Amino acid sequence: MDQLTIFKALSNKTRLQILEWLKEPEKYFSAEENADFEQIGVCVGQIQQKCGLTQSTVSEYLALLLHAGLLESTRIGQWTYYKRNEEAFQQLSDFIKSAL
Amino acid sequence: MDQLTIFKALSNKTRLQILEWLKEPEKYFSAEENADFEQIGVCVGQIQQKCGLTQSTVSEYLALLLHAGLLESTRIGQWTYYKRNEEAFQQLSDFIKSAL
DNA sequence: TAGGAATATCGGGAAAAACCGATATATATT
DNA sequence: AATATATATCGGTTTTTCCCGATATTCCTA
Repeated sequence: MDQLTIFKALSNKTRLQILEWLKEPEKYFSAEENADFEQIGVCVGQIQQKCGLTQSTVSEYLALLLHAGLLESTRIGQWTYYKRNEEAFQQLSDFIKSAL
Repeated sequence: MDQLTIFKALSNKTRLQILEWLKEPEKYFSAEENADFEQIGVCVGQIQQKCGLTQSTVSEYLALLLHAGLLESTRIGQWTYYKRNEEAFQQLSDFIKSAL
């Protein structure tokens, strides 16, 4: 867990927003064919639509959050699904409480 | 508490380092005349020396951490002392655990 | 195997952040 | 008042981040 990488990943309004949406996917995204939000997450296209940014930007943002360890991804067919890595948030919380 | 402001303040190696030092001032700073670390904190000059950056940069960094609510400051004579606002760290930890 | 759909990557222009040196301000001392 | 010390602020250069359009890659289907 690299704190600096994590804090940089969290230093953007859109990326914070994405994390909020992914906390309650069923609330913010419409259920689709394949979409089992709890298990596999939400695909890039659905997230992009809500962001209002271009596909390439959103793809990069998701890769960045993934690299920071805050998200997990699963590729199924031509879709990549992203969901939160709740353990990372727990660890971050604990780190701030005791070590930061 | 503005999360984005806080995360931006934490997105810098030197500023994270300063926060670590201020967690245990007696460990990292030499006691001076006026310095009651627990009560009033550490003055800018002492922090600057450990950073190895210029006075103006360190002063700006401290102002930034102050503005984010992570530090408190006290002016005594010609010195400004900075110390951690532990409540802010607690709140941030709680926020990440439950809301982020 | 050709074409389409979803996502990733690349190159770049604009905006923000990281620093710096110079200078301003505030306080203390003589 | 003049000088010295500690800190804050200002203006500017370099580096990083933001975000885009274009293109590449991967996988699916006809």
